[in-house]
Amino acid sequence: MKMSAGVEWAVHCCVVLSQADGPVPTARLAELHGVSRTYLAKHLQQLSRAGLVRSTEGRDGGYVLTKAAAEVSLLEIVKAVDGPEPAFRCTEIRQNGPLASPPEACRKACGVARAMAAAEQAWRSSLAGVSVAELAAGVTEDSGPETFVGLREWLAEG
Amino acid sequence: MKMSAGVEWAVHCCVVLSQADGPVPTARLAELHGVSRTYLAKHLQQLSRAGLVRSTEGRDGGYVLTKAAAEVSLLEIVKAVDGPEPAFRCTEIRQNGPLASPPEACRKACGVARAMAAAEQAWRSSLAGVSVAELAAGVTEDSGPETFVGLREWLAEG
DNA sequence: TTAACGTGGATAGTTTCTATCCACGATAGT
DNA sequence: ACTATCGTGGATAGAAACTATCCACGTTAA
Repeated sequence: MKMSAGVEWAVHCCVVLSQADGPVPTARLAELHGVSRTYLAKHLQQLSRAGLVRSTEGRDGGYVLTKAAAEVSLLEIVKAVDGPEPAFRCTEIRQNGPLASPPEACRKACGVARAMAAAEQAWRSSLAGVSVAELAAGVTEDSGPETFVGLREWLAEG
Repeated sequence: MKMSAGVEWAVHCCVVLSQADGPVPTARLAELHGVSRTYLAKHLQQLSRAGLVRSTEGRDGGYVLTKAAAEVSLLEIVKAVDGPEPAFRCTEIRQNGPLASPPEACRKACGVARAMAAAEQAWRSSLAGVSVAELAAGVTEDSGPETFVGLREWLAEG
């Protein structure tokens, strides 16, 4: 069970966007993170379609966060890039074979599916409790307050 | 992000094994659940390697649970079949690009990785809290107490 | 007019998942 | 001994998803 690597890129991009003064183009984000420009573009488009970022086309365009960083949760980014489908997909195998449960006994989800859904809900709740603002604060703590100052300068240089 | 479909098969097999009186062969489990016999065999081997089930080779052989059903958690089955690796893999992109964090600032996992790890831990804790015995009890509740009686009869018929 | 920039489609390589088959050794009954 | 049953591991192959690239197009500001 693994998550798309694009999620990591997208999250870091959101943290950067939370510190930017204006639109940041794909090429800048890709160079900053040392990742493929064309592929990152796909992930940013996913964020855009999900409404997490707003794009400005044309010259001096780029991406900005749609909401305040404190209002953007990790869960939203994960869902936007990795998809909203649950990891566990019940195929109702209890309705297969010679001892199949009759359909009328299967109105409720089966116990296995319920347990899996509860676990995924716990996972989502945890992700929902972390905002881009908190992640940005973590960077400041780990790498020092000058980190984002340097970032803003580098973004302005472009 | 999705889990192997084999997890569902393996969990249902464990529930069945918790109700069996003796070793149950792969062919029987596959027929019961209406799934591929040869592919299910692979998943049962994963359970075997993980120590969750014990195999008996030769005639009248098959699989039995190694531990009491109450001692086997959903998490163990998921880890055995789907692998123990975390879904989120940090590639340390903070160490990439022109503004890379210096290695000495990266002794701790980055904030993104920490948040993802916490969410996965919540997921694992939830799965660890569910046992095969509880899942079996759920079946009895949903489908009635005669369900497993019929199952044992069908297994004995073979 | 031009250069910068996001968008969507087409395409292809790589990996993982799903599935099957077979040779092999082990076991219990005949 | 012989045979049918049964798990094991390897080899193999098709399907699906992930990763990545390129291009044509429309938009925008200088």
